[in-house]
Amino acid sequence: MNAKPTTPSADDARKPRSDGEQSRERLLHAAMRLFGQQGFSKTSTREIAQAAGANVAAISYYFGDKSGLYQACFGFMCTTPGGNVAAFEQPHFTLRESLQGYYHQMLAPLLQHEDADLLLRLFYREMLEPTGLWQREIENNIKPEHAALLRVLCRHLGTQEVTDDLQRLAHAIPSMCVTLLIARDVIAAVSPQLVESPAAFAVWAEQLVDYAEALVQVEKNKLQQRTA
Amino acid sequence: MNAKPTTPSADDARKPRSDGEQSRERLLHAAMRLFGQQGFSKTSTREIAQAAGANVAAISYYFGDKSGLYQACFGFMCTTPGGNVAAFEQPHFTLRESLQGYYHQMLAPLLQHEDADLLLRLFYREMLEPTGLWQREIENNIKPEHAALLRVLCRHLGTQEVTDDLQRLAHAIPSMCVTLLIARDVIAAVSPQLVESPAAFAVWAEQLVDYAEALVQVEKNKLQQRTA
DNA sequence: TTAGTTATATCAATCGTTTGAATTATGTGC
DNA sequence: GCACATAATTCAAACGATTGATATAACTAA
Repeated sequence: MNAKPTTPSADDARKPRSDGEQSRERLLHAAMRLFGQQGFSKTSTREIAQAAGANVAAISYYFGDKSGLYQACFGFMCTTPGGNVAAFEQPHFTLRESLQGYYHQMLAPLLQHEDADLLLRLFYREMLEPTGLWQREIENNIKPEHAALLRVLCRHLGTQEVTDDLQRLAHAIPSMCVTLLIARDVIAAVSPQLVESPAAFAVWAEQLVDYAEALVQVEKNKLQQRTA
Repeated sequence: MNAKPTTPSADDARKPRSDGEQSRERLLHAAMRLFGQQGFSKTSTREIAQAAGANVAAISYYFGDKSGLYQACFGFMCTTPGGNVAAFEQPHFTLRESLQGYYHQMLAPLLQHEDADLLLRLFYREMLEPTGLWQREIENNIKPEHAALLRVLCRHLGTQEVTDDLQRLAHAIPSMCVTLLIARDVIAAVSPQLVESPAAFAVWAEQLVDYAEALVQVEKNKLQQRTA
């Protein structure tokens, strides 16, 4: 009762039962789905337990409390902390290659997992209802990615000075992709064919690369105009 | 008990008490703030009443129930249903003028109201936790705006065929602005100076117009390349 | 009075969490 | 291989707190 084996792996001499992890994973998956579908507050612990085919008490047993289960869900998709940067920041990459890597890395979960949209909803919901996890995500992932993108842009723009214009560019580039993830419902309602198949997202990625290239070109022209 | 004057203004012959409307407005304002700050579920009717300096029963008296109060909040900012289109779709507008009008109209509430960010949070929260109001909002406002933007783009691109590429363009243009509204916290955490003052948003608008123009140019080039 | 408005008190329902016993798998001595 | 002890897990039930809603009565202005 006192022991809450959130990770019952190596701290005890006795081996945990094999069927325990199954309930844990079922709970995690069900919670991920329900939290993603209807949010944190509107999802009750009983609903999660029932969907997972487990008992309500199993939640506090494996995750401490409802909040702990939510954090476990949130941490489930934050698997690659800094590995994403490598997808687009390489010394030999052309600008286009970097942009391709950037968008592919952002859209990747959408093509892999089946419940990717739920994960993304869960992810971006944190933006509106910050529970602290989001601030940590900003520090650990978003800030490094932003800085890396800035470095890439500086290199191809031939400048070292990070102006506000450049900062805005580094925000505008992911923004086109972020909206594709967040406001997928809106796009689906207005233009269903644009988001209905995995192949459709590949087309998006390609077009966004064209767009991002154009945005960089705008700043390049600005810089040349200033030095002239 | 039977009479629920959700709008006790002009439908009754008897004049209402002068302090009645005050309670209604205080409730509406307090609810708007609290719903925006912490969402629907996490905000209790007692909390709203206390913040408004009113009584709990006044909520059911004026708005029927908590949901009615929420709908009243949501409808408070959807004041101009189709008037937004006129801000950017004018026959004599150049492309740049249309884009300027488009972004200004999107960023306008951010410069006017003091609680604009709360309204926006309330607005975009609906995106993640759809209660039906959002679907109506899509039908009434977003779809017409999207269609109008498509018409403007078609005119300046000299085409009549609405391709998927064009659809994506019409989504990418607002996306840069939407992220500025939704993910304001993220931008504030990474680059605070970009969102800390109202003047900063004016600079954003200008730069986004440049960017949107560049995106349109990309599609223009594509079209010319196809016809050639 | 009469209708509009507010305050008090309370309802049933649901919430997250905990309890303690029952159940099951695992390790150990034989 | 077998029986026992022990830890790991599951379960039904219940707890206290809070929720939205309302019935009722008191109060206020016309």
